[in-house]
Amino acid sequence: MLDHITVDAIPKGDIIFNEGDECRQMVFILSGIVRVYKTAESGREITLYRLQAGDSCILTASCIFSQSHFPAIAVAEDDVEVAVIPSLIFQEWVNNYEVWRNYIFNLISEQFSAIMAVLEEVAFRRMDIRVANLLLKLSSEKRKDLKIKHQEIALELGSSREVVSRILEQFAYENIVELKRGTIILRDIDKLKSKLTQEKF
Amino acid sequence: MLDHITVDAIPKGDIIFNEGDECRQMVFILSGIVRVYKTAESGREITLYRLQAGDSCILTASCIFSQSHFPAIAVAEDDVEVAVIPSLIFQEWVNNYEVWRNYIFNLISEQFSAIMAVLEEVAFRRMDIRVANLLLKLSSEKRKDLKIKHQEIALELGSSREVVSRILEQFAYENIVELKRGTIILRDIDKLKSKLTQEKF
DNA sequence: CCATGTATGTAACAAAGTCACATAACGTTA
DNA sequence: TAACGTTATGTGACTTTGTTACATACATGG
Repeated sequence: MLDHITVDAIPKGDIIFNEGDECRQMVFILSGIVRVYKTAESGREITLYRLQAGDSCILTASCIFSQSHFPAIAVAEDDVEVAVIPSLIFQEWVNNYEVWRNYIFNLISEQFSAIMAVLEEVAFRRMDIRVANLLLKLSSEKRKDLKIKHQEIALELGSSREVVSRILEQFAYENIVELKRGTIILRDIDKLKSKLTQEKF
Repeated sequence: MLDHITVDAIPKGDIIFNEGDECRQMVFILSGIVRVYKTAESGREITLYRLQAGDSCILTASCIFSQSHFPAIAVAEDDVEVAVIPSLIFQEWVNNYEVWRNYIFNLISEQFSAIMAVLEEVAFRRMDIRVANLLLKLSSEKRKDLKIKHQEIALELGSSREVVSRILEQFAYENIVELKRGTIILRDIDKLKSKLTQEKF
């Protein structure tokens, strides 16, 4: 089996798959983070999901099995190490080994539900709630100061920088956060959490 | 094989799978149309895709393979006939027969790309363009009068009735359509098509 | 300390979503 | 066919989101 596997190092920022690519090979993440996202001509972007060690991109698999084109962009967010398998070999393995099938089917449903969650958010949720939600996801017990730019939040959520700035400004006014250049300090996590369940205003 | 298959008739309007359902069985459409969509608490809805004869819902399959819950609603848009297969049998077949696997993988990538297209639209496209697009999809060579309500368009696209009415009113003002109660008559298909490529206004 | 890039702020406007109704078309029954 | 209730569509005021075109403030290397 190992004969067919190549290990490859991808530097931070490199594009692994681009919109419209044919997928000649299946890629498994060994280390690092890969962000899979969609872009608009306007320059807006929206993140679909992230892949990490042990993951593999189901869009690639789907693209291999149906000989269609990759419908998004996958970029190395850190330096990334991947195991690469030619698509024919991969297809053979999936055909012959149940372990592989289970692995793939699990990935499918995980990433499917991630995309569904994004879709639901974009279609139905208000932007301030989505920003609040993202800030909470990024926060941890220890670190309350998030090193992130307004622009990055906008690209994550499929919105624009001005909108995100406006919302953060409002959060700052409500003493929920404190804004510094390149940093958002969370001052009142509970108030931030309460945003999530707000029906209206 | 046929021992395990049951044929079932589902009357128009019945819900086949509901949000959160466990999927104990795989369902194959024999006739009729099934609409798969998401809802918000606000009452807004958005259609993900439709299934017809020969199709099967990949959300169901994904839900079976990962023992998760059905993340949308599937409703019979007409009277629908389905073949029903218990999920364990289905899993066994997919495991043992390559034909089944190919069938499933093809469904996966088709429906994946359908959902991706919806996501892209919702995230990035303007509403008037999406309405124009829908009208064009619904039109055919012969019939230029579409029997559809503004509300139905809104539920299709994940918007609200007022927004759709406003846009249609604008289209009517531009002599692209003529509006009757329950009907939209397409008067200028070319002008409608030109909307699709409009950058701004 | 200055220059330059880059992150953020601002203001005005357009597009989209919400709310609370008003009106108008249709079908049914009297 | 007149009156009625039902349902589709219209309206206006207001909020939220996205866009454009800037202005300002901060940070860093020279």
